[in-house]
Amino acid sequence: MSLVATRFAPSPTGPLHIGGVRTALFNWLFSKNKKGKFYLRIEDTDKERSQDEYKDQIIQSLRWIGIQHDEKEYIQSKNINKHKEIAEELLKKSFAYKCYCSEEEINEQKAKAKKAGIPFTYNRKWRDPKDLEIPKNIKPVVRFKSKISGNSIVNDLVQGEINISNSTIEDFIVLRNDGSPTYQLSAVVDDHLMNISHVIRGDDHKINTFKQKQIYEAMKWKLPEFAHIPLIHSTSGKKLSKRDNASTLVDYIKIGILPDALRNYLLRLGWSYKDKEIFTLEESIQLFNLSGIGKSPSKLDMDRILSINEHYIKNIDEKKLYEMLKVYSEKYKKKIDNKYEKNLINSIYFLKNKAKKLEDIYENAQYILNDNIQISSEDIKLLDEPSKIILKDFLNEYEKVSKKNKNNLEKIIKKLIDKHKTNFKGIGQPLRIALTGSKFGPAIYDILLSLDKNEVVKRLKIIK
RNA sequence: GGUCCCAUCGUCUAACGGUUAGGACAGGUGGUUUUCAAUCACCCAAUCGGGGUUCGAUUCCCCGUGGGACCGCCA
Repeated sequence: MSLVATRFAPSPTGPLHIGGVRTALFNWLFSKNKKGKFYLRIEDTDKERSQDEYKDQIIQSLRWIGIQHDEKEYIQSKNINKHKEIAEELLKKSFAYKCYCSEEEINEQKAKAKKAGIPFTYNRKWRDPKDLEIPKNIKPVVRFKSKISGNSIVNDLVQGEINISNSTIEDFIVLRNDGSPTYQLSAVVDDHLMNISHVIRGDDHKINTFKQKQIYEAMKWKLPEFAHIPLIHSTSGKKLSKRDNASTLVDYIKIGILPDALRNYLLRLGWSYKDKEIFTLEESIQLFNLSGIGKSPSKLDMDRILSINEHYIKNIDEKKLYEMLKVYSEKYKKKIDNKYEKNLINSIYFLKNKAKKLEDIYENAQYILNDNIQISSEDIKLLDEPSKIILKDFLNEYEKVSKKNKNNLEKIIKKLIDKHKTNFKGIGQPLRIALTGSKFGPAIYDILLSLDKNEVVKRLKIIK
């Protein structure tokens, strides 16, 4: 069996789309499963819209989620001369022809077709130019001579057999009037040159396959296998658009989704393996296959993403989780001050239990990360006179404690419960408000142990 | 409009002719708990409609309905 090689071929015209991430993931998993290669090809032949910064961003994004491409990334624009050569060859072998229709002429035809309510297809005017005079002022485009009759079949590894009437494929352009190659040509030439064995891409490319197949056949090149994966839809069921605010990878990174969690979620979106929900990286490589991919589009579900993320937050190594939080905070929130680092590290074990995303940990840790805590006017009312007396008593006992540990703290609280004829809540509630500024939060002992002694004293003394 | 594709709980999906149609997320109820969570137990919830084929259809075929993709000198 020949080597499996897949590629991810985004155009660097914007931040990486979440659907693109999944396409990349599937390509990567498939090739790794087959012990093959995975390449990254930047399709930057649209000079107007392509930007270098996006190229770098794409590479970084893939790296973030754990996808590493083999070799150096291919830059499509660097291969343009080769694409042109192939176009010349197609021309020479009369698989293609020059079309001298002006843009105006084509637009006119389009308008006419629209008016008549029929679909526009180029009328193949220059396919047989024997009675036509070549206009001098028009630079021609090169069109591929598509098959006119019969049917074409593609055996798609996901979609199954797709049968299409050749008459519906127009004579598509392979070279623009400035001599530059179009996507249909460039993609085929590059895939061939890169020895791509499996083209795994979005459903939206399905019809292109029938154009591209004809180029392969004309050049007598070996056709790769095709697998068109269903698109991801927004919650509303429409194609995911940039306006959906959860359409690009960074949208997820900035709320604190973990790479493994997103990888796991994306893997299970449109693909399944029995009843299994959680896949380690190794498992996903081992178990991934094309036959597990469903045929219908799937909707993005933030609840599920959060739920998987929560799972990873709870199960990941705490040191790693802290490192991620640190990077996350600096990039999207506020850099964690060195002086709080130790207390934060020691608190991760309980902070992570209340979090679905890094953002939650960050927010719940605010009482550790700020010396000046704010108590809302609502909560300050809960600190009534009896509560304040309890707090004062607690402070007295607390200051006497030589060693800050749970055991000693328990003793104090028990003593106060007896003395004030109250329950744990009667002491815990005011303490929590005084120390964190909120009536919701971590367990009392956790809070007490997560702050330095002088800080606890300071916060309690403020309450008058 | 034309071409192509798709259709199981609200969502992601399992069941590749025989299951009380399973799991997960979300939702609900209760237990546990110093708050909020978390956690545990239980519950609710689906085969788009109509015809066939078959002893038997979620599964195969046809029609309808619904949804989607494509129809650029973008990729």
